[in-house]
Amino acid sequence: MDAINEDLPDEGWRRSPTIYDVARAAGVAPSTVSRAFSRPGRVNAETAERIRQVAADLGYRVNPLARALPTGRTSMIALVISDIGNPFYVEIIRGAQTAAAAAGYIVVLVDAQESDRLEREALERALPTVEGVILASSRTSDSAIRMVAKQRPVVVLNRHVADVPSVVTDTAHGMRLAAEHLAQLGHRSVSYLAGPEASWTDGMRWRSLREATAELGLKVHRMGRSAPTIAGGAQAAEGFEVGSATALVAYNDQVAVGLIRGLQARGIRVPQDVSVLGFDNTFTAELVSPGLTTVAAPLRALGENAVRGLLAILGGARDRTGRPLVLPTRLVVRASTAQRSRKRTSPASGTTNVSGSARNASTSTSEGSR
Amino acid sequence: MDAINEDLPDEGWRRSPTIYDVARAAGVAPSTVSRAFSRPGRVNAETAERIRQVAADLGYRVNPLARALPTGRTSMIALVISDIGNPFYVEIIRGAQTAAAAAGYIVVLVDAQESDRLEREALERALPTVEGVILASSRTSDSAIRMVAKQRPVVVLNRHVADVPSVVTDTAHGMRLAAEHLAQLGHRSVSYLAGPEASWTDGMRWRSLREATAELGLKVHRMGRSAPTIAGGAQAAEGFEVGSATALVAYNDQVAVGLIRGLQARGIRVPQDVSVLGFDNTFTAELVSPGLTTVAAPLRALGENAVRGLLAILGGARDRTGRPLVLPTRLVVRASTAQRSRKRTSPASGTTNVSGSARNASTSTSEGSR
DNA sequence: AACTGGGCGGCAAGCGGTTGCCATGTGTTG
DNA sequence: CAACACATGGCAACCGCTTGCCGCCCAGTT
Repeated sequence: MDAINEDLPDEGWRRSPTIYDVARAAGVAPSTVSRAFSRPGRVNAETAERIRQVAADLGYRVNPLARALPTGRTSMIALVISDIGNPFYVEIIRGAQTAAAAAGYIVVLVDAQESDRLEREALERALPTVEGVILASSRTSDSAIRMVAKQRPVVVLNRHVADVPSVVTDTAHGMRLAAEHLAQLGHRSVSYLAGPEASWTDGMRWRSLREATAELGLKVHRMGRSAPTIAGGAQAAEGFEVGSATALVAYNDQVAVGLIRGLQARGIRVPQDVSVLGFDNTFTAELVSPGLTTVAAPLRALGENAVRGLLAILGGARDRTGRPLVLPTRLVVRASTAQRSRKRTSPASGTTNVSGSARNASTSTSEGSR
Repeated sequence: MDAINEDLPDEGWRRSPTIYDVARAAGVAPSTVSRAFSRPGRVNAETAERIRQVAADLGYRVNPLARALPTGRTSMIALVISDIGNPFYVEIIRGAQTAAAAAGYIVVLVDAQESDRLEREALERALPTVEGVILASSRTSDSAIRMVAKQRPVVVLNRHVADVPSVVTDTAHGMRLAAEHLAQLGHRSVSYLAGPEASWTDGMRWRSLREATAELGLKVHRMGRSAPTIAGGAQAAEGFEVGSATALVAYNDQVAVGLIRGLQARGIRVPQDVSVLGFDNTFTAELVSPGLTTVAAPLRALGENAVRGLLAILGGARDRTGRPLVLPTRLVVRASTAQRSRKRTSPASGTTNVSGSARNASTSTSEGSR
């Protein structure tokens, strides 16, 4: 409480020991110390052990900056995302972070804050200090990606860019599960609420849904585009015409959540009047009521694999197939989807039970698949 | 689509120009180039301009690593948080990031992933490369903080550690608003659902609530501790005895959200049977139903000011008062608080309207304050 | 006994900037 | 006109670590 600034740490932060200090103390040349740490085997085992001992005593730690200068190895990679506020990224970040940490790397997060300019600036600032980049921000244009790829190894997430390694979600399978689930519940006509036009993911999701529904004999139709946010979904809800479809598949969970709220605000009940499906299974999906049925993207694995892929490239991997790594999806059934109602405004009760049993059936379906 | 790896960028990533290249091209010494960039005024205006021109033509960019080695100025600061999944941090991160970017700094996020060990490891890895650290992770012990502070300038968030600059939330005022709001709604007895014991914030919140309620003549009582998560809150709901209090103030929004769900699961209605208040106003607060009434912490400002403070210190500020910078709070009234019900299990309707009018009254109260 | 080769340690030249100090040129002052 | 201050540019020594190359020494070969 009595914070007095007596002990000014002015000349402060004492210089930490260098390989020269260790070398002197151990009676060897600095180069030997260096090798003892970075080139195991190159130096005699006993000598190495002694050096390591001395170093430990002195509290020596290699200075990453100094190491990076001649080698370029900064042990940092950049992860570019379009907005930390987007729950979609939290598991991705976690996955990336664990994978990176396991390899002794640190990840610097470049947050575009939903702005192209900011993204470019921030990335530009970070680029020279990182060894490689993972682009998980959907907005970035292909040309911008290639620009970056020219300067540093790059892995893109949930997207496909020629000649740039990528890891993506198995959207086709996910949408297939979604369609099957809806078909099982008796739905015959579904609408897709599209996301941003620039989104590669959106195209993929729409296409996959179309194919899956076609195979299952469902009618599908695309509603206009929506910003990939809760607000966007809520706004889109205004455009929904009751009766046009009994089930709605949204671009992602955020949109789905907004959609549900928007529908509810209009007095349309979910799932009694219309079922709603999301995509991604971010943590918001289980936060809202009704809980959101959604296709779970392998968020964490996405992050992990992107990092691993990047590290492999940095490690000199040349065996790129040129084919994206695709990661499996599964369906998570919650309460936002239910048996299609015969008539609109059906007697209030009972429905939940029906959906309850449907849920069990579908869950096992989804569990069974990969 | 036809990703062929023909054009192996093997010898790849072309070496970028250095001050030596620029110097040669401009017909000056490297040192002059260096100064032209980092020491404006030290070199003749015309010369500087010419150099800058040449540099631009060559596409020269200063290499931050090389610059950092002799100077120690890496233009990076670390922001340590306990879990990116915690919505509490998203605005803090944003604030920190904008403030940092404005000063040309990049922030590297150190995510403890709720683990002491991971936090230490990650921080240790990042420490040598950053100029300063912002500790926003509640878990860290005082001694650990001092340890870090010995190595780098540190600013702590929402916490007070002797001799370490800090920026905190005005909890006292926030809790006062909360208490007033509840008093106005006719509540006479409130319970506080505590957070983790190690949390400085928890102590502060409890103390503030106690003082505020005392002044207003409300009875207050503390329920057991809960993990600062939704799950924690849900679990705590089981321990709540109906009738013991008509209003619950939770440690934070996460706990409050969990609490609400837990209560609802037990058939206790919020806000009809019991009102619930949160703290922080994270985005989850408006996501749940009923929307959570909560004390809004100045999240973004917290992040911004922490960075600004840190940068000031790095810039050589010595004028520390030793006093934490405290940032204002306000009350955000949503639907989780309502007029105290006369009896338990009152006739279902009407209540919302009552709470509706109360809401307006309180909102203006809260808006009026600071 | 002369020769070869592998193991191991040291030397020194970077990596790309920064900066203290000095040399020079020009303007100012006594 | 000498003395001096100041503006400006160059020299060279770092910052701390990596690494190519060299030399020494001690087997193992022939």
